[in-house]
Amino acid sequence: MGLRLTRAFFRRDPVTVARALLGQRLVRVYEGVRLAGIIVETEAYLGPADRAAHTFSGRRTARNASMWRDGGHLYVYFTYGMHHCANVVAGVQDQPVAVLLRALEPTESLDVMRRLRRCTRDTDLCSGPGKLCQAMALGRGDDGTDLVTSESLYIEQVRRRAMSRTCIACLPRVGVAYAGEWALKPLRFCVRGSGHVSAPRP
DNA sequence: AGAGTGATCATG
DNA sequence: ATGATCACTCTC
Repeated sequence: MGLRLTRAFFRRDPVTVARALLGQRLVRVYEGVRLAGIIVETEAYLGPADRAAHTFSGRRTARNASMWRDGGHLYVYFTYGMHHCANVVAGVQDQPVAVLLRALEPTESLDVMRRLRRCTRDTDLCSGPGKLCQAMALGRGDDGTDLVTSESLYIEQVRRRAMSRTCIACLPRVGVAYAGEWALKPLRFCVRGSGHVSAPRP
């Protein structure tokens, strides 16, 4: 068991949070079992100015309501008729910025994760935002969870400082080609050398 | 490279 | 009401 990330950690700009989340441990208590993995890939979504963000131009809808909450909440949405994606809200209340959790290196209860997904290789268990949610049993019901206070969903501090810049690959975000110039900005962050990041690999 | 799948959202 | 879209994944 480790120290949990505090409110102050999340109340920062999304790029800083996206980088600082790398190497930390996402924990989910599912049916009394601890599922966990080290975060190895994130993407930052910058809010109203960011054409790729759900809150582009200040959009505020039933779906993205959680993105407007205080830093440290979870924003989970459903897409493509079958997948969920989980985001950590950054910034402060009414600053609709977030960090998409794209990949984990699974570390605890891999047997349960294999059951929740298919019987796949360990490197396929959490190597994508939809896969990660499936393996960690995250769904719309987890939307709005406060990671700072929840007993069943939180992030444990593994490292006190962000990983060194040389350990982090910065790439364009995945699946946002429609966003024009915003599609090209290097807002995707991967742990260099990790075999657990999603495709396209760095 | 294409299919699958249905909630979500902007239109009207 | 309705139709287009989609921060994806799997299989070919």
